[in-house]
Amino acid sequence: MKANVKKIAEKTYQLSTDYKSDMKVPGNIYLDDILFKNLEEDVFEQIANVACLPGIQKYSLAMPDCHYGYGFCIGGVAAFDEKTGVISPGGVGFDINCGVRLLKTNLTKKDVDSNLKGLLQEIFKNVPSGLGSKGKIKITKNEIDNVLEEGVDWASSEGYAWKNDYRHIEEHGKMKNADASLVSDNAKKRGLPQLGSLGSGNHFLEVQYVDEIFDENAAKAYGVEKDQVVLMIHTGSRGLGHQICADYLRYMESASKKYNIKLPDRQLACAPISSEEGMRYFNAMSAGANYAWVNRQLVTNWIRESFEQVFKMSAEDLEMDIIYDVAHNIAKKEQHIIDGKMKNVIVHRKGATRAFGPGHDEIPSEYVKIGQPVIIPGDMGTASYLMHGTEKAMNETFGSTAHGAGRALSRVQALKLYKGNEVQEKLQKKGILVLADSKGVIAEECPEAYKDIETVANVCNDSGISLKVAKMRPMGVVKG
DNA sequence: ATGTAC
Repeated sequence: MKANVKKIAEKTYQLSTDYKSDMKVPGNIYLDDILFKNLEEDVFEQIANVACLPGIQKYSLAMPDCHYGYGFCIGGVAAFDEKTGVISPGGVGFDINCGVRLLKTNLTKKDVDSNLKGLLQEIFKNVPSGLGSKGKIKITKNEIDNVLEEGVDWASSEGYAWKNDYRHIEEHGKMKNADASLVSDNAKKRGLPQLGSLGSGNHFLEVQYVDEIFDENAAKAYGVEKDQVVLMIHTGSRGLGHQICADYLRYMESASKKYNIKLPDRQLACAPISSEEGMRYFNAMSAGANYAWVNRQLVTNWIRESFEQVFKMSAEDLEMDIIYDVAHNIAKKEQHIIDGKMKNVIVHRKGATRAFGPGHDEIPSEYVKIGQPVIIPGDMGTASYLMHGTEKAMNETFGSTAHGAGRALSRVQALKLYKGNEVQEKLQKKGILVLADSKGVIAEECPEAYKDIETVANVCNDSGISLKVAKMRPMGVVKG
């Protein structure tokens, strides 16, 4: 056992405050014994560093899929008091509001099997993907400000969303505090041509089928049943979010000095939430988040059109509603019970999913008894999970859980060990069709490059920070 | 993740 780290509960480890000087709170990490044994020491250090920041509440947290990241680890969750705490771009990440959306259909695996290739090709044709990919809608420089400030409301007014889509999106697809004037011209210039594109790396679109139901009641509420075909969309804010993050990291470096914040790591550059600098970052980040929601909305629109083309039916008749859309790189103003009192905090979730429990007023009425849907994608050869938020998450993790399988191999390692063609053939033998913008990305993203999604889902489930509803298996994959 | 650097 590592020094100053102990197991405190089922699948829960704790870094005590004497792990490192200046820690204000302990660090809690959700892991099984094997994940714990294999976790890099650097990640413990990053969790401890975050625990040193001003105004942090209760614990510096890491989810089961945690690994090393810029400043905060990926899988890191931290809440800061709105009066005494800080906000940090490193606690959100470069891809602001990277997230996952799940769409339903009323088709079964059998209905889609014979059309799969044509369907996947149609989706691949209709949704721009790849590094530097450009969207196919033309918007003006003035219009981008509306995208940034109105989010999915903009997409609705332009005819890219159904009337009720917004109800099944976190924040209804719109951070109201977003301020486009705080986003640099350079960020807008990068974002303008890319709106409505998948991007590359771990971003993907998947045609999946529901393989197993764990909770019939929750599955029914979410509109999910065995053998049903669903669509998973994983993308974020593209070059625009990346540029906002880069711009504000530089800005925050001087702010940290101005406010005399002692940083254990320069990558944790931050500013008081109550300061001009902190507020500006929050409002710019929110604009980036809105762009990402519009991006997933446009992709949704083209997936619906692709299904219409292939199945010669309207997307309405195919019941292609949004099950839910989660952000997994974001900071939010939320209220949580701390020391028995309701408190206003800023929750940073960096590679972590909100997992609000039953009864929370931000959950749509048809899901409120179950808890918020949580979407956890795995690797392209294995499975993904639909889970639900819990009261335990509210009490222990500020209503947060894992966001994915987490990488086991770096991109460079995966490229050395695997060939895109071979990975594609091997998946095809398993009945999984893969279309990609480049062969390299298939090798980088091969199943072996990821940790076991079953382990991650089980740690979430067994620790109780989210509970399994359904397991989905991939049928067709589009990679950037 | 990302016009894989300013």
